[in-house]
This record gives sequence, C-alpha cells and structure tokens, in this order.
Amino acid sequence: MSTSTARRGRPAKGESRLSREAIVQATLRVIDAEGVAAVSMRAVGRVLGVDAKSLYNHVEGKDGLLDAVAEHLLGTITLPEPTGDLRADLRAIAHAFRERALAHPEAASLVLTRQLGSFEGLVPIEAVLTVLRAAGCPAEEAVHLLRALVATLIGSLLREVDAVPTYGTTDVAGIAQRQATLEGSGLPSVADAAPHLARFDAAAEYEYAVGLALDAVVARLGR
Amino acid sequence: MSTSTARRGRPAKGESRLSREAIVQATLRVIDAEGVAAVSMRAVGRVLGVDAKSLYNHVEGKDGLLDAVAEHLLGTITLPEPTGDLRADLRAIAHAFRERALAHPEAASLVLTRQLGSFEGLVPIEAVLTVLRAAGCPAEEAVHLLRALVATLIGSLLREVDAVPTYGTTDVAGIAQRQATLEGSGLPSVADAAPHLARFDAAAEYEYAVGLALDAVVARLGR
DNA sequence: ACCTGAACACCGTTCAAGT
DNA sequence: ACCTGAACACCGTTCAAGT
Repeated sequence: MSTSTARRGRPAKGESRLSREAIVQATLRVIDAEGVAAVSMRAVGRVLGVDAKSLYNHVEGKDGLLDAVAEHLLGTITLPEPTGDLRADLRAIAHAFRERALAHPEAASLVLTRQLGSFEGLVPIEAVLTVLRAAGCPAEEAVHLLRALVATLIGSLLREVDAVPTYGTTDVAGIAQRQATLEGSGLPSVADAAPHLARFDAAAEYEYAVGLALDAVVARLGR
Repeated sequence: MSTSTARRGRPAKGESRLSREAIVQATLRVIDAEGVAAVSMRAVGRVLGVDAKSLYNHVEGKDGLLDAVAEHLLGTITLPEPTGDLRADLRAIAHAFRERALAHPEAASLVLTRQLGSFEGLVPIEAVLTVLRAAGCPAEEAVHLLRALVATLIGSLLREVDAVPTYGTTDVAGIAQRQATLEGSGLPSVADAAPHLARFDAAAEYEYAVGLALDAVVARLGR
C-alpha cells in the first residue's frame, strides 16, 4: 500500500497511445459533450488517460490544438462533382460547407473563425475557383467573387450557430416574447418588422443568402 | 512599517470611482494595449486600482463585461442620414459599420461576434430596415435582405480583422512567399490564381463584397 | 451599497528528470 | 522519443465580513 503505482517516463509496455489524430478526436469529444469553452489541455489529457503536458509532444499548445481540430473538420468535407452549371455547382459547395460546419455544432465557431494557413483550408477554395474559372471568369475577378461568397457563408453560419440554441424555430412562446420586445423597442421599422424579426429559420435563411449572392455572381459573369 | 495600509470595505472618502462605464473604458484600454485575450477581471481591476471582485457589483461576470464592451462600441455608431437613394444609403450604413468595428481593431471580434440582445444591437438594424422599406420593400423580404447583407458585412470584417495583422497589403516579400506556397499547393485553380490570392486589400475587398450584395438587393427590388 | 480577504477549483506552459 | 513531477504564474467566481 505504501508503494505508489504512479509512473514516471513512458509506459513500459505497448506502443504509446498518443498521436495527433487521437488527440484531435479526444478534443472533439470534449467539444461535443461540453462545448469549446470546456476544452483545456487537462480535460483532453483526462479523456486520453494521460497528463496534459504530454499533448505538447504532438501539438503546438492549446492554440495549435484548436487549429488542428478546425483543420480536421474542414479537411473531411465532401465536395460535389461539378456539373458545369455555375449556379448549381456553387450552391452545392455552399451546402457541403454548411454540412461540415454544423456536423459538430459546438465546434462550428472553430471552423468558421480560425484562419487556416494549411492545405485543408485551400480545398474548398479550389472547388469554388474551379467552378468560377470553368464559367469563364478571369482569375482576378474569381478571387474577389470567392471572397465575397465565403464572407456571406461564414457570416450566415456564424449567426446560425449562436442564434439557434436560444432561438428555437418553433418555440411559439419565445417567438411571441421576442416579438413583443421588438415592438416595444421604440424603433419604428424594427417594430414594424417585428413578426419577421422574431422568427429565424436557419436553413431557409442560408438558402436565401446563398441565392441572393449567386444571383449577383451570375449577373456579374454576364450570364 | 508593521501596520499594513491595505483596507477592507469601501474607501473612507470620496465617491466610489467604480461604474459600469469606467469599467468598460478600462477594459477597452486593456484590449487596445494587449488584445482581447489579455482581458481578465484581474487585469481590468488593476487598471482601475481595484480588486477584480469589485467588478462583479457592476457587471455580470467576464462574459457580461465583454458584452458591455461590444454594446458600447456598437451603440456609439454614427449612422448617416438617408438620402432616398437605396444603394447609396445602404453603402453608407455598411461603411459606418466598418468604421465602428475597426475603431478598436483588437475589439472588433467582440462587436462582430457577440449576439447582442440589447437595444444597441437594434440600432443599425433599424437603419437598414428603414432604407429598405422606404424603397418599397415589404417587411418580410426586408428582414431576409437585412440578414443576408449583415452576414456579408460580418464575414468580410471578421476575415479582415485577423487577416491584416499577418497579411500586410504592401509587404512585398510576404506576398511573394505566399504566392510561391499557393503555386506549390498542387491545387490547379489555386495555383492559377495565386498572384491574386496572395494579395489582400481589405478596404477594396469590402467595397467589392458590399457592391456585389447591393447589386443583388437592387435587382431583387426590381430597380 | 459597495468593496475586499480568504478560499476554491481551476488554467497554460516550461523544464529537467526519468525510461 | 516520449512521458511526467515539480513548479510558476496565472485564471473566474462565491461568500461572508467589513465600512
């Protein structure tokens, strides 16, 4: 009883169970269960049965860990085959992106927010550029259109991600209460539009924003 | 020397120097000097010469504090008078929003990212809706257009805010290096557009995205 | 009404020492 | 090559006790 079972150095038998991939998976488990805010080196280590400091052998600190999670998620996006129809192809990419971002809702802000310098971040960009170039768009304009499009997608999804938890689409009582607040705001146009502002159907709103942006792209490419 | 000068309870003379407003200002000073990541209750207390725990009398924890900062910034936006020209009026609002978001660059992510339930968050919304309604847009569609527009602005500014620190517009060596990386990515469209992807002029990109979105709005409102 | 001492249960990270 | 003990310098927050 007096001899401690605590060990020092690496485990005597078996290969080490730690790897970058395993660490990313463990982090995703923490995120899914308790949210990004609950991620800590200690919490991830706990999931793996390992000391927090061991993670530093595979990952560049907590920040590098969160980048790795975002890269993993974005890197596993399933992109559609282009059909040659500009509008349909861009829409399909937009939907694939939303699917990936929302696959782990608590991790979405990571995917949407982290500036990824890595290869994974370039994959969706390649897809959009390829479609635009195939439609005859010059490279320079394609880059501007790409950036405008991505901004709209990210802005939409970011709102969705932290609007939906509070804002249940079909929460009748919540809608009525928000509507009343908006009507009492003293802002005439807000009060006027209160019934519509009080509702939020995330999927429909995404569809609308994408459709609007694609209208503009199609128009600018001279149809 | 053996008697401590530490006090307990509130200061014996003068009114308390603590207030919600003073706390927000102090937080903004921390943010401007060292970034949002450096905000802590203790750091803000230090600026005010007060114990961190005193802040809890005026603010709902750290989260409430950051909300208060975002509200303060957005609440002091200067909105342009509408002229009756739909396109020009929406553009002017978009620029006022960018100015506010970038006034404290290190705090921008707060303004762009925090879901504000308060009155301050409604003020720019009122402005956009008023312009759209004046142009004859029905309330329901105005809300959809508003949301699509705001998504584009937020997505654009969010990228700008964390792209610009690394990405100096005129950093010739940096541009060349990024271009080389993109060309070596193995992604043909990315490689092809590398000279344009390697550059980023934030103001011009914002202008482009806003222009594209406004084209779509004008088209949808039937000119 | 407002501020603080004491206290609790956490953090990220470094580095030398182990195997 | 990889893991950990010891250690450092931090966190947010509660609550009772002071004035």
